[in-house]
Amino acid sequence: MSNAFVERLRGYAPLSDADVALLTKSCRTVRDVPAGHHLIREGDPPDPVFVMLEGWAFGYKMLPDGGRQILAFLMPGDFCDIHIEVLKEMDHNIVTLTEAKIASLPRAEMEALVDARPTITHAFWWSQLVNQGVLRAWIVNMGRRKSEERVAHLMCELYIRMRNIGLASGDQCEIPLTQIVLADAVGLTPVHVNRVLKKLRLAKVMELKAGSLNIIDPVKLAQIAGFDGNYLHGRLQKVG
Amino acid sequence: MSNAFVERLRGYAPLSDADVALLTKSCRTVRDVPAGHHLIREGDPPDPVFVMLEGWAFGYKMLPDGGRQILAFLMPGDFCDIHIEVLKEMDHNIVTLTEAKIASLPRAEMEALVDARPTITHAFWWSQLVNQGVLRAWIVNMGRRKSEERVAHLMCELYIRMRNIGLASGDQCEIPLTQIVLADAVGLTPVHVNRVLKKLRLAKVMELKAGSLNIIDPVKLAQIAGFDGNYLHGRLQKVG
DNA sequence: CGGCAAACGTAACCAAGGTTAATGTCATGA
DNA sequence: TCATGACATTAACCTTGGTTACGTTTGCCG
Repeated sequence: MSNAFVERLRGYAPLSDADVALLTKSCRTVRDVPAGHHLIREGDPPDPVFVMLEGWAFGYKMLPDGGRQILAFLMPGDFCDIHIEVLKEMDHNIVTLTEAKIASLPRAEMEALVDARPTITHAFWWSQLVNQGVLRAWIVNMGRRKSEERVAHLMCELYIRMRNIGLASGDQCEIPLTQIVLADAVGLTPVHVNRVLKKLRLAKVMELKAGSLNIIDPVKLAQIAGFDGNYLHGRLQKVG
Repeated sequence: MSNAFVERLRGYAPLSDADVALLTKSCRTVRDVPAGHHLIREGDPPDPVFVMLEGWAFGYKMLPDGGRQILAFLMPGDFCDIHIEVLKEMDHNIVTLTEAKIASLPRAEMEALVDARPTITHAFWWSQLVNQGVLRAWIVNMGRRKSEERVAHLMCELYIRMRNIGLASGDQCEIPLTQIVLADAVGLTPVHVNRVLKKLRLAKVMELKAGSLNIIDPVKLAQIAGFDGNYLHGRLQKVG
């Protein structure tokens, strides 16, 4: 199986064989880490660039009152920000959600790649834009949608992202979120997330059970969510 | 008075005189536009890079049900994303909030600058990071804070940003938001924003009246907001 | 000056979602 | 086997913030 990171970038720009070779070589340092392992903690000096090769992670921020807000989910091919070398310290945490295979690219090497390889740079820009698009979509989600729509929208996003990297088959895919994690992502309480999931299940729209998402009625799901996947800029953007 | 855009970038990286001259020259095309003028509409092909020299603007997204979610406020020195040339079309709108002076830099010229001038590129990266930090802060705000905290937090952000560009004197500054706009930024209704503002006013924390913010008790305001301005990476980051 | 449009201010009522807490399920490991 | 702990489920109750509706203020333009 080939490198999820390289594959992702190939989807964003027409990398040459030389580009691919360079990127692949940069991923030589790979670790297996268990679920719940922190890759980055708030306050850390930013060091290598972490790349998800297998498994999921998420970025989050804690509030003084103990609340947690999840800011992004990372799935295979996703990576931490490349440009943070300008920062003195990280302003959020990143932790694995499942067992994961993580490559660490030395920041200097990353810089060198960007300087030497315009096509690679282009691919990074593109991925940067997609990430910003996701952040904006989350703001819209939290600001203007109600619970059911919010959960539905996040499920659409995650499903499409999984499908774009070839990890969804049919209307089903592995989405390893507990209701607690889901709640911290959509800005609700776990109790209410449970209510929402029940409602979606009874309405025969979707089921999320044991880390597995099953979309029963894709059209209805996208309708509820008001989902338009353009911001993900994948090959296959629309549900239904 | 010098160019707000160039000043901003100077704050992010040590630009040489030559860099400054190039950037200044790029801003030769300047327009005066009235309040409520759209710079960018969803669906437009992305063309020049818009730079705010004077006045405010904001980016937003409409929902099918007519709801509007504001995604960002642009103040002098801020600019639209540089890298969107990879996109086929814009995925959100940008409109002026006040009369404004706007420079339009041809995208090709921007590219050339980035290719030729590493320090300028560095400054753009930094500003990109700040923008992402702001987006993340908004997600936290909407997901995990209640109305009073939300409004307080946004006011802190805007005040500090204004102070960073020298447009706040003492505990006062011009923040040209109507309650409707504010509501669409924090994900509340105008009616409730009004309640919140009243409460903050009666508690002698802050007043927002006729486009002017007056912070009466900066420490209390920052406390309510749970504000930590690190993500803005300005020189003067903390209130109180 | 008068009339109009925007924005602000308030009140009464209501619903979405938070809180608390009890119970169920299931995998793990001693 | 039983204890443990994490997660899911559900119910009763309550709070925050949304809805609707209307009055007031302000600034602008004929």
